[in-house]
Amino acid sequence: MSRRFRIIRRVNEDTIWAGVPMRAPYGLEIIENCVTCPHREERIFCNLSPDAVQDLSTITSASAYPKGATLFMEGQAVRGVFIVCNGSVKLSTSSADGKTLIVRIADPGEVLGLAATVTGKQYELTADVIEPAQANFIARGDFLAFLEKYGEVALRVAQQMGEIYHAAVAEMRSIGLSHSAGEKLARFLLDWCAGHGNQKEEPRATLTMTHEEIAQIIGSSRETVTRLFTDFKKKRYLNVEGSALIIRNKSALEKLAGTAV
Amino acid sequence: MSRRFRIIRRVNEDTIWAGVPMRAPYGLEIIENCVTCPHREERIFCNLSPDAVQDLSTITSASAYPKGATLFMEGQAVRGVFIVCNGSVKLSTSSADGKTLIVRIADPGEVLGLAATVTGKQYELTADVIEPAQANFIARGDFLAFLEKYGEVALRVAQQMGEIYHAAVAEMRSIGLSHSAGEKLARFLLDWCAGHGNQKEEPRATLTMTHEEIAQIIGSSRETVTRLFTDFKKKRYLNVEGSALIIRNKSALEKLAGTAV
DNA sequence: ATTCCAGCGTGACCTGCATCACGCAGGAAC
DNA sequence: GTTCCTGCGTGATGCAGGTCACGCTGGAAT
Repeated sequence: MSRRFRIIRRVNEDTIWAGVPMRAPYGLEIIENCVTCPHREERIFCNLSPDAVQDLSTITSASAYPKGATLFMEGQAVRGVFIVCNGSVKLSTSSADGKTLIVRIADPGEVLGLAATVTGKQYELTADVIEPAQANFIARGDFLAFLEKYGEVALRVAQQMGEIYHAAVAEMRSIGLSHSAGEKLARFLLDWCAGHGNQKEEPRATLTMTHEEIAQIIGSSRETVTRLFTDFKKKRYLNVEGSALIIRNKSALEKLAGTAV
Repeated sequence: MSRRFRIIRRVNEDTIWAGVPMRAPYGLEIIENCVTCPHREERIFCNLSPDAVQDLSTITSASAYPKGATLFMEGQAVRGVFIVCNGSVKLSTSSADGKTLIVRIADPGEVLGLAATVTGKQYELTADVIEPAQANFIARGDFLAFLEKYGEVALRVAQQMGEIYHAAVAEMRSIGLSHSAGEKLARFLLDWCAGHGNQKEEPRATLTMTHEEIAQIIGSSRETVTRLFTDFKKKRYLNVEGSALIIRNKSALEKLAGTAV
């Protein structure tokens, strides 16, 4: 089991993996190509005309990445886009002194490195795999040629970038306009349950992140997140059972988040 | 001079102007249409194939807006895009309690409302004119049809959205990762001079914003900005002469901003 | 001249949260 | 078993900066 990956560089004590690592199965559903992908219909970028999908499959190269792998790093010269087939990928940026801000968590169907690829700049974020993922890589040149050939795709790209921008603005609002860390945490938890769990009276979702990561998302410190969690539990706003998060008093959290009417 | 504009709504004591107000000159260079626009070559969206520009001119409607006018508001149903020909427009978002965060200042050549228009969501920001501006409006339906017809334009749109996203990420970094207000102000001033002034040893630029607005950009309070300015002046980092800002110790500011090597 | 108001300058106060500093538990490696 | 190491819980401390409060100034309106 040793030396499965080639370690190309060490930064900040974290291991960075080569761009195109192994293709070994990781106990996850393997998607051979986009034509036969079972999720094709429901995903914004996979659901294209048959011609386009066929063409697409000739320029993509699929790979599987283990937890902890890095697809690309902030500041690297752009190589191309990664289409996430499954798993989940964390997109973050960090300052010189090691502080990290997680911008968003990408779910299956999203295209990473889009902004950098179309503008030709460096990657503006770092993409780390947090749940074992499969992703299709498309080199910048191929991708741009593909866009030129299929105008419909360029429109899709613009749409997806619109979504991403929308999310970014929401994030800025949350970080920039809130008064307290509690407000931000409440908002984050509600958002998370809205996107990753059921929507009953008492929303429930699995939360695999560490307190540290949550802190990096809401722009706070690990200790503060821990304290807030115990506080919320004490006030019976929520329960944590293993990795399951149950919101027991949604309206109280909404009031804290400033979302309530 | 009264009743030049139709007041359609009052929000937060500010006057909101109708979407397509008067066409009176405001002492600024009037741009009749994109075909004859003197800046056509240098601007990302104006510089298209002759056919496209011709088509474009049939669906755009030009208007001039006075200082204080609002092109669109956060949460409004999307109507279409505004191409800024000259002047400058402030894009902001605000919370329920009145706090405002200025996301960016749009300069001539930029297309506003792009993300909302391609995704079909609501406008995610509010656009206020801060320097008398001319802008071309294109209704959403026309714009999307135009994009479908000219694949090249869709690519341009994607590119511009890439730029905007890039800027948004930079803004998030600045707000989310910095430790002090001084750090953010220093970064803002350096950025501003880089984009709006000469680049000599002692960068100099005109800064027309109030302390309040700067506070809203860097996510701080008016008093803090004032205090920091006096502090910076005292330390001889900069000078303010009227609306002119002169940076006298660039490296000190860079060190503060964490930009220095 | 007078009024008005937006924008700036400054002092006083006080609180939220970052930071440091530990201890503890559970899993992995050997 | 022992040794690590990661992630969580919690106390003590300090201070940056938000907030309130007030005064001053210069320009616009009348």
